[in-house]
Amino acid sequence: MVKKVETVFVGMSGGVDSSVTAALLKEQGYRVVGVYMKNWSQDLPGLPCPWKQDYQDAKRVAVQLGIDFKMYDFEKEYRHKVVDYMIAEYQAGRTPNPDIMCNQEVKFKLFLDTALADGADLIATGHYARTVHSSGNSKFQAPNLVLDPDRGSKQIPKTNDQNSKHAGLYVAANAEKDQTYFLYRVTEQALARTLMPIGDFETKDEVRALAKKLGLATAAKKDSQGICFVGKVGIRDFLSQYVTTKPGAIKDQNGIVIGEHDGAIFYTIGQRHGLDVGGGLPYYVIGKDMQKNEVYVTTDLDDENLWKNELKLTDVHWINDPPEEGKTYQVRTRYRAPLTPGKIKIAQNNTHRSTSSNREERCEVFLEESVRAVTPGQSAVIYDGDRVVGGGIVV
RNA sequence: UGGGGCGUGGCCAAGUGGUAAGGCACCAGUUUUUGGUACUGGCAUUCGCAGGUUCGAUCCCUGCCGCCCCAG
Repeated sequence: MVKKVETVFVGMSGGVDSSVTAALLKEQGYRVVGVYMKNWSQDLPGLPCPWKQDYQDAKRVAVQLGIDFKMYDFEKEYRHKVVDYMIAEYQAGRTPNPDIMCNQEVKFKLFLDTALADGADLIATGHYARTVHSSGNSKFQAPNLVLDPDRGSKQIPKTNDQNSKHAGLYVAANAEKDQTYFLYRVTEQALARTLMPIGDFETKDEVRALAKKLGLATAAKKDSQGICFVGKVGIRDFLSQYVTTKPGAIKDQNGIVIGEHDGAIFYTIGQRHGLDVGGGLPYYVIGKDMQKNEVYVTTDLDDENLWKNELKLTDVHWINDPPEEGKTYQVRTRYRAPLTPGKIKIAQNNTHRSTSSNREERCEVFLEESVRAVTPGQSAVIYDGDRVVGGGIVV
């Protein structure tokens, strides 16, 4: 029996990680097609958009590897699904996480669908995370899969639907670089089609070393950071392009006006800098009122508004089964924040719900310890050991 | 205008005759696929102004300017 050579479309950003991803999959015998997703190309004041450079770097690597290469233009959808969402959220007084939305809507929906329609069997990205498939196609297995008896067979949910594959999302071997926080909204169906070989690397140095060994053009390229399209411009300058702001009062914990800000939209809970108010102890933002255009701050690091152990989530998304009531999970309320143990209570919703969509559904999280600066608009991601259960948007 | 106090970088604030602590803010860098946090570094040739005493003054003296408090 001849095994069919599977075709995998690799999202290549022009960085090291996705370059190595493509190289590894080629080495493993896949037919690899590199794809550069053009999500944003507009220059912003002070900073030209680096998309051409990134595209060329990706292309260069593709040529080196001898793989096909193409570009998908998602600018319109990206603008609509990610940028507009982000701006609207900020205007509503929340602090959104555009990269989570980018993964949900663009990389693991639009890109996936486009690739599948374009001849792909699978897609791959350079994320620091691991997918585990039930189909047996995957060469990547979660290390603790067999070691943790508690999880047992629950790990890969059973179903009657023979056509849909099943998959789980697991944290990267390199816990420091783990990016599952940005991926919790990806669907199981998408994960079942996704490979993330970089998730098996224990250090970034190993990734770079491999890139260097393979002679990839991107081996020494500096890590990118910041919102992909905003780059180094900064959220402040970016937002200013789209919304008009007015100065307003900054009030301390006693209600005293201690300064003036240039737009409440620019501030987020827990923020310290940018207030331009000095005089003794540092001030931290504990809240804001978009209606009044006021920002509230405190010098008290123990201020009750800065620490929360109960949070409500909306727009929840569970990759596999919803969390079990009464069970203790680990919760992360912001990227790279420490995990905090807690229990999840799913809110009863009267409205009908198909199993595939959990939007509108809410839940409550009860943490064993208070965490700092829980912020509306940010996500709380729930883990069961190494497995990502899902999460929701903080209300 | 009587009495007392004070005026040190954007803010708070030590110093008090030997050549300007510290904190906040700000700036830069590090960390980071959000925002933020955190970490590291930078940041007053100058102490309200003008004179004087002194080898030497932010610190002593005089005058002026400004502020605050009490008294009235």
